[in-house]
Amino acid sequence: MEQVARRVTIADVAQRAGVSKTAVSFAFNKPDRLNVATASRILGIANELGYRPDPVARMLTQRRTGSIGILTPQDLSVIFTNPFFGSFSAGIAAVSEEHGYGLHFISPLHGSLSRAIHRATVDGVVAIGLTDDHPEIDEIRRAGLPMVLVDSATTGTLASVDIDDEGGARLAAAHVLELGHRTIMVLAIDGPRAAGIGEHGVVQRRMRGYRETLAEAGVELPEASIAVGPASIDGGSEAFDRLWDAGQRPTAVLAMSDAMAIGAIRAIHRKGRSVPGEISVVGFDDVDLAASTDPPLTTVHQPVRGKGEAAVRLLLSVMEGGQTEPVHRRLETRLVIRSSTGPVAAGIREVPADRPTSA
Amino acid sequence: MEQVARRVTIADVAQRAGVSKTAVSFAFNKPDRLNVATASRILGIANELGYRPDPVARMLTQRRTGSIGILTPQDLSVIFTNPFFGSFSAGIAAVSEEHGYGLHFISPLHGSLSRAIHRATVDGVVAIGLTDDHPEIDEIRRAGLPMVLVDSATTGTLASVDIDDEGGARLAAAHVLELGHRTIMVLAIDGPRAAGIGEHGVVQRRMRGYRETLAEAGVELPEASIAVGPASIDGGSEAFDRLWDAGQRPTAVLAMSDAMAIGAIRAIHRKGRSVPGEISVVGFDDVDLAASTDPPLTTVHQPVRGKGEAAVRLLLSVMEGGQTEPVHRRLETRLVIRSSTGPVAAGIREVPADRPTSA
DNA sequence: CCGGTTTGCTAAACCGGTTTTGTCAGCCCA
DNA sequence: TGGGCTGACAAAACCGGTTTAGCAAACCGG
Repeated sequence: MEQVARRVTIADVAQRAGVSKTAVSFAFNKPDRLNVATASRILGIANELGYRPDPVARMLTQRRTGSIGILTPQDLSVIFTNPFFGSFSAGIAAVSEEHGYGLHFISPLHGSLSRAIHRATVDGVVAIGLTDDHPEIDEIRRAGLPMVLVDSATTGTLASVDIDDEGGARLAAAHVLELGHRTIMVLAIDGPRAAGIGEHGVVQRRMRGYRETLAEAGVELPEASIAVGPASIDGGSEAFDRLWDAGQRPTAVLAMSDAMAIGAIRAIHRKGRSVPGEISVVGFDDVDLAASTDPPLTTVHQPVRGKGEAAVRLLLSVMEGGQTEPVHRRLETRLVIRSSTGPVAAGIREVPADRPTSA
Repeated sequence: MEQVARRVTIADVAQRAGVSKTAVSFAFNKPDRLNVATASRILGIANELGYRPDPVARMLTQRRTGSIGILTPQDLSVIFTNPFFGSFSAGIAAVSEEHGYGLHFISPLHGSLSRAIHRATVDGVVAIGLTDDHPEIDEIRRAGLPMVLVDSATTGTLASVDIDDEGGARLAAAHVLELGHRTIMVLAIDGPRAAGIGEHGVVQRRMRGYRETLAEAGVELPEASIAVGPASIDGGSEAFDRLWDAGQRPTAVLAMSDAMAIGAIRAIHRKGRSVPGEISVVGFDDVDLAASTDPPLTTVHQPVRGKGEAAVRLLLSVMEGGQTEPVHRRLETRLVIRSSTGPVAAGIREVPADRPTSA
């Protein structure tokens, strides 16, 4: 075994075969431009030497990397624990793979998203959960990198894929309303930046859906009954506990993600309460496992995987330069009623919305 | 807006600033080697022109990509639907991000893993579920790429991280045995290649654990009561259904992944049977959601996230050249008993193991 | 047998950076 | 006053490929 084992380069092969670098390159990429005997001799020697063209050098000359980036404003270590992201990634992966692209995840590098973006070697990016007012979006745009926005605030100039967040939230709120609930808690998703995700994000749209639907039924949603946390099981538990410990006693909780809903259910169980007997819970996303939770989760369905697929398809089309007007796709949501919601318990029904019950 | 907007290069900046490329490069990387006034003037112009060093060119000269690869022998679109993978990736991401590395997923490109490997621009790779006899391992080794194997057959020459698969499986089997079960079904994970995953993979180790523990109790595990399928919810459902439709009537099923276990529970419920009343189910992995399923899943816990973290730490150490003997780490497993398992129903207890019950 | 085309291959330029080496002016000190 | 240093920058080589331009020999029709 050699000690340092310097990578064998195209020049090594060329020299060993007694030909030029060009010939070696041709042997690999345009074999028809070479005498068939020469070509196979070169290939033989290359193989014998264990030569593999350096992908980086290749990228440089061809001006394409063969991979697409998934951009998230949050650390991957938190994002990956959300089952939603699994399905979404699966959708992205499915059509990327089909078209021969690899997947590169781009997340804040030591806190800086823009640093991460500039280090990333991708042909295009799908950005998830980035609001349009994020400064990094401009950086990408200036870098001329094809991009599509998912779940963000589509103010227009970039292609985007979204779902009907507000409509979905309305369905969720209407559902608990119909079951007689009047004391309602909302578990909102923590934005990438602690305070203020901007006015147009997913969170805002869903919140508006909840709030307006409740308002139309004369039910107020005081700030004190809204908690914010990361979109994970623990995040949901903690958010619920925070509100509970502050004296909130809702009969229904509307969670902005299934993970949070599941966390809330766990927290509720730990308090010795039952779902949906004492407290109803509705989620958002309808992840694969939502049908198998205890109890099976009533939730707003969105085509998570389809969203990933649509995003990549869109991205590919802008990468291929059909540089027409930016396309905006909006996918539908619907309510899936399972067993985590039920009618208000009789004794609680008449409690006014603004006074927490004490049992 | 410019039409073609050619990328602005270091030469453009140099020319515009009336300096050499070297100066521009220094301004970015070694500012102390320049007169402070010159440096800031260059930076100013660079910024004004919207110049960003091309990461690919940078990679080429520095011989490092700044990202690590996750190699899977299966398509990402299937891998990502396994909640196990989410936690595992989160672990990988956590320590990668901490050390400033990006994440690149490498999966079979149009069916060829080795093609994918050669296109990948990474400084090192953690390979999950690759058995040591996989030919691509040799390719990587020959390419001189640092690598650590996770959940594979560690025959030795590469660093590896594994768990005590056999021990975990023994715990699962012993548990159902103790509950009185004698008619047992196994749901095994489908390997990357349809037939024959080699003799040493995860599947084999777990199978051995099941089989030997049962054998020690005098219980046989006929081939007819083993089904193989992808490690997903649907995969579990289908595998169970296949066996059921073939007349198998187990009182307990041992699944090699939580996803499959959940799928099996779904299938069982669809047949109108109860878990654990009529059939007990034990999973493997203990994913985040296992505590929240209906019913909460009895399963073999493994430190999924910790496995990812350990893998990257190991990888970093071999990347940094501490080229000592390959390290092999083995993480522990333990049984977590929740509510998907229970004692055999009275009427069934005496049925011999090799004759399927009929109700 | 001659001009034009094709075949098979090479030299050199290029991709966009980094790094090594070199140049030149100013300064210090004997 | 001149030799050695140092500071500030430039020129050129280099990373490892691809691609363009070109050249010599073989071929080819008339």
